[in-house]
This record gives sequence, structure tokens and C-alpha cells, in this order.
Amino acid sequence: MPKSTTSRLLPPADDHAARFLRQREADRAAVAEDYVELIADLLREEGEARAVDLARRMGVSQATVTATVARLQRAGLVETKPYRGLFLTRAGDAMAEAAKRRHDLMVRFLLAVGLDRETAEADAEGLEHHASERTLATFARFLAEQESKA
Amino acid sequence: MPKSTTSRLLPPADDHAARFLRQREADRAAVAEDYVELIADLLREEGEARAVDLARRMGVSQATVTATVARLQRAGLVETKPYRGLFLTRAGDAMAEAAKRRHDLMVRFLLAVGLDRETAEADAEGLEHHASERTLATFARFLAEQESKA
DNA sequence: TCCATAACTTAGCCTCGGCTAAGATACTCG
DNA sequence: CGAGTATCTTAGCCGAGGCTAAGTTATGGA
Ligand SMILES: [Mn+2]
Ligand SMILES: [Mn+2]
Ligand SMILES: [Mn+2]
Ligand SMILES: [Mn+2]
Repeated sequence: MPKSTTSRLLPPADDHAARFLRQREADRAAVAEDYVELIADLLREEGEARAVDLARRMGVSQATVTATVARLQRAGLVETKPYRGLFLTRAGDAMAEAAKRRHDLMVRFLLAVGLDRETAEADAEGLEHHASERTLATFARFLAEQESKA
Repeated sequence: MPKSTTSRLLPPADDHAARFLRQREADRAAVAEDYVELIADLLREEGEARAVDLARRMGVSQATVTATVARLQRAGLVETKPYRGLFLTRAGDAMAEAAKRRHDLMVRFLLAVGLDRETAEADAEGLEHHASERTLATFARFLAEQESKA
């Protein structure tokens, strides 16, 4: 019998490369997103966001926080008032809000498909940075549908 | 009225830190997984896995492939026969298989919740590294259930 | 056979995001 | 009003994972 429909398994090289590129970009953005999201959370719930607390919650040394915050500052996302905590710029706040939206949507979706809360929260922390807008929209739609037929 | 059930929004600091730690570990592992998975794919579908092709498909320079492969070799995942391509050790093969399993499951799941194939493939490339076994099991269960009621 | 060229390596550079140890500084409380 | 302490910074280090430019070297086609 003749060789049937050549099984197209590997995508065209450029498409393939484009995917990995997007992935690397997302990874680079992830740290910034997590830091500003956490700063926003601390500001909202504790009234202030101290570098020490960031260090503790990120599981990282204070020196690392100093360095990372310096980068975020250079990137125009964060402002610092030494001994008075960290603050977000407009841009930082926008990023934090987007991050929180994605984070929450991700968690709600994972819960909706049957995951336990703790695992959902834990995995969402990583997954959130790799779901495109299109994917998030699909998740949102899924949630809406599930709700409507409940 | 009295302050009701204190809204626990931020998790305990150690738990929080543990999540970020797991995330950082997953990120570090991701490159190895992607390389090894790609090498396995190339071996299966093209008969050989050349460094040039890896570079092309990963969207990375040849020098970067040399360096990364050296690391993977040190880690006991890959072997090289210069001008004859790359090969996987037992450990590398095991990792590739696990990666492929996760990748495929992720894609199938994304398709099942309504995502288009191209986005599913693209996002899976990043998401696959951040879904815990528990989460993957939940996705698998979801697929099985959906199938049974079709 | 032999040599042009594709495949690979080396050298040297960069940024990010970690770390420890040591130093500076500002709040706070006695 | 100090001084002790918590907070923050600095210095110096590391590995991963990128890059470009400039070599090598093995293969295969004329
Ligand atoms: Mn996160
Ligand atoms: Mn998050
Ligand atoms: Mn991947
Ligand atoms: Mn993959």
C-alpha cells in the first residue's frame, strides 16, 4: 500500500521557533509580573509593601529584592521610598491589575475543571504567565457556559 | 455589624514562598525538557537530530545550542557524535517521553475546552512546564469524562 | 581525489536573577 | 535622646541562557 498522508508532526521551523520565542519572552516577563502583583497585594491588604516582606513571600534574599526592584524601577514600574516601602507607577499598577486578572481567572478555571484549591493556587502561579489572551478568553467562556447550565 | 470571617487573601508567607520556589524550579527545568523533547522528535521523524536543526527550530544561534547541549551532556541527558547529530541517554529519553506525554495531554485538553489548534500548540509549549502531576491528572479526567458523555 | 561549504566550536561578551557577607541607615522604644 | 535593631544597600560572586564574530573540521559533489 502507498505511503498515506504524510504525517505532519513537526511544525514548520519558523513557526516552531516563534513558539519558543514567545515562551522565552513570557518567562522573562514573569518575574516582573509576580513582583508588581505582590506589591499591589501587599499595598491593598497590609497598607504597605516592604522589601523585607517581598523577600519573605517570594522566598528570596533581601539583596535579591533590592536588585530586582532596581530593575523594575529602571523599567518604570516601581518607585521606592527607603524605609517607607515600595510603590507602583501607573504602568506598574496596570501590569499588576492585568496580572491579578489573569491569576484569578486561571485559579477559577482550574477549580472549575475539578482541581483542589491549594494545587490550583500553586500551579496558577506558573501557568498564568503562559496563557495567551486567546486562551484566557476561552477559559472565561468555559466558566460562563458552566455557570449558565448549573 | 462585627467584622466577619477575616478575608484571608494572602497565603501564609512560607506557602507563598514555596509556590514561587516551585515556579522557579519549573522554569529552570523547562529548557532541558524542550531541547530533549525536540531531539526525540527529530530522531523519530527525521532519523537524526542535528545541532543546526535544533538551532533553527528553537530560534536560537548555533553557538547557543553548542553551549546548551554541553550543559545537557554534563547533566547526563544527551550525547553527541560531532557531524553525526545528537542522541539521548536513557535518562534523556525518559525525560523526553515524559515531556511529550505532558505536551500532548496539554494540547488535547486545550482543544477540548474549545481552543483552536494553533493557539493550543503555541501556549502548550509554555504551559506544559507548569502543570503539576495532580493538575495533569485532573485534565486527563476531564478528557475522559467528556469523551464518555459524547 | 580534493576542496568548497555546511556544520560545528571557540572566544568573548551580555543580562537576569539568584546567593552570602558585610556595611550603612533610619525607626523606635526605653 | 540615644542606642539597639530591623531594614535596606553594597560588594562580589555564580550559573543559565542568550548573542556575534571568528575560527575549525568533516562531508560530499564535481
Ligand atoms: Mn506567577
Ligand atoms: Mn500571580
Ligand atoms: Mn515547552
Ligand atoms: Mn513541548
